[in-house]
Amino acid sequence: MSQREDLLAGAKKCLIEKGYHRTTARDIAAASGAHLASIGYHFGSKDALMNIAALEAQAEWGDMIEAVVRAAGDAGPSQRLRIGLDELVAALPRQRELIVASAQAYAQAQFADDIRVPLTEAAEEGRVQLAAMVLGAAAADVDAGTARGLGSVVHALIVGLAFQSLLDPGSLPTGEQILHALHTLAHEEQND
Amino acid sequence: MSQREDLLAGAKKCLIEKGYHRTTARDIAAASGAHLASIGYHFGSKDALMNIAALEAQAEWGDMIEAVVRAAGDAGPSQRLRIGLDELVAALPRQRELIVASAQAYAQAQFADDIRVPLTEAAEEGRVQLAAMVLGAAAADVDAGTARGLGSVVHALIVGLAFQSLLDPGSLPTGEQILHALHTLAHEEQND
DNA sequence: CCTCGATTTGTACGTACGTACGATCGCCCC
DNA sequence: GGGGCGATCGTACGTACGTACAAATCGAGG
Repeated sequence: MSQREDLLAGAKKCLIEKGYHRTTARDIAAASGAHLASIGYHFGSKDALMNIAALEAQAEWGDMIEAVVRAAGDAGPSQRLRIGLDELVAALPRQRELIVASAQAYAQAQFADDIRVPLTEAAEEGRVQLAAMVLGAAAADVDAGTARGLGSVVHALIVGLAFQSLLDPGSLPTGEQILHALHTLAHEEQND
Repeated sequence: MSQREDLLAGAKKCLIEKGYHRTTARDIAAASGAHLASIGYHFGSKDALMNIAALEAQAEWGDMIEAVVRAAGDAGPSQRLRIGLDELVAALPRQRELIVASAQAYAQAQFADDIRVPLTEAAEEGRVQLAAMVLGAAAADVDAGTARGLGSVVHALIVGLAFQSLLDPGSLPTGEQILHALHTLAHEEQND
């Protein structure tokens, strides 16, 4: 394994264990087994390395979410949303480390274009893909309004629940509770 | 205004403009007009001050959300959810600064008990209140399952949309699009 | 086997940070 | 009006940070 990859892995580890700015260049060197000075050689600066590490970790989380949702889509048609929600909620505590890293990425995105721009693009693509997967359609077939509405809602729900899982995983709702809540909201207009 | 309050205000300003760890004790002193050494006197340490500032900013955001949702609840019964969603989405870009501060709070919560514990409690109370407001009921009358389900879903939706607004406010869905997405999700089980 | 470029290593420099501490101030109460 | 106490101020100390740079090492190509 090249020292460059070691550094990236070490930076991700530190990002999760210490957070973005608590991590020092010497922490990364120690966590990766690489030499302190190789950070500058391979990435130019410690911040550049941390930004790349944060983005990669966020992308990894996105991939895991996509895999969970896609797997649920293969289930029987009548219960797939319920199953998807159950598996999604169950997956969040397991993804804790990547969610922590993603939270760091979101927080730093406001101050570093290196993070904000790619993160914005990744989020947009994620919304389109999620909308497509929920509808069981190809991403290209999803019209813009649906992508914005359905994709945003599903994406927001996942991000929001993920952050809730960071604070208090025990208070996460079950898939059934989420589904019931969605029904309540959808029918709220007519109810009263 | 006491120097203590000045420091808190300056710390919030820095939290929004520079982020948690990019903010130095000297930044806070400059932003608040207070003296560098008064941080230690009033708060013990710079981190303690920043933690309190992050929590207060997060609480302010929670109050603004509560006000928006509560105001929408006073609208006519048949359209109140739609109106609430429209106003919620419209409010997010205006709340940008507080959302940035909240993102910092979430990111730091993983590494500082001072933040995580109160933030967890605030989030839980927020979920209960949101569930109650959506149902138009008193918070005490909401049973635990509903609070967990409906409260978590509404809270997650708001948090997720808020983070989306940080990255790309222009891509936020309208209230109508959100409502349509909720219908799609609620009926997904029966649809195919 | 030698060379040359790419990488890795060792180290040291300058800096900017958080905080401690003593001096000073301002105000209230005796 | 003076003594005492909480608040403010000025400053300096120690430290740990990021990075630059020269030396050392490695590895492939001639």
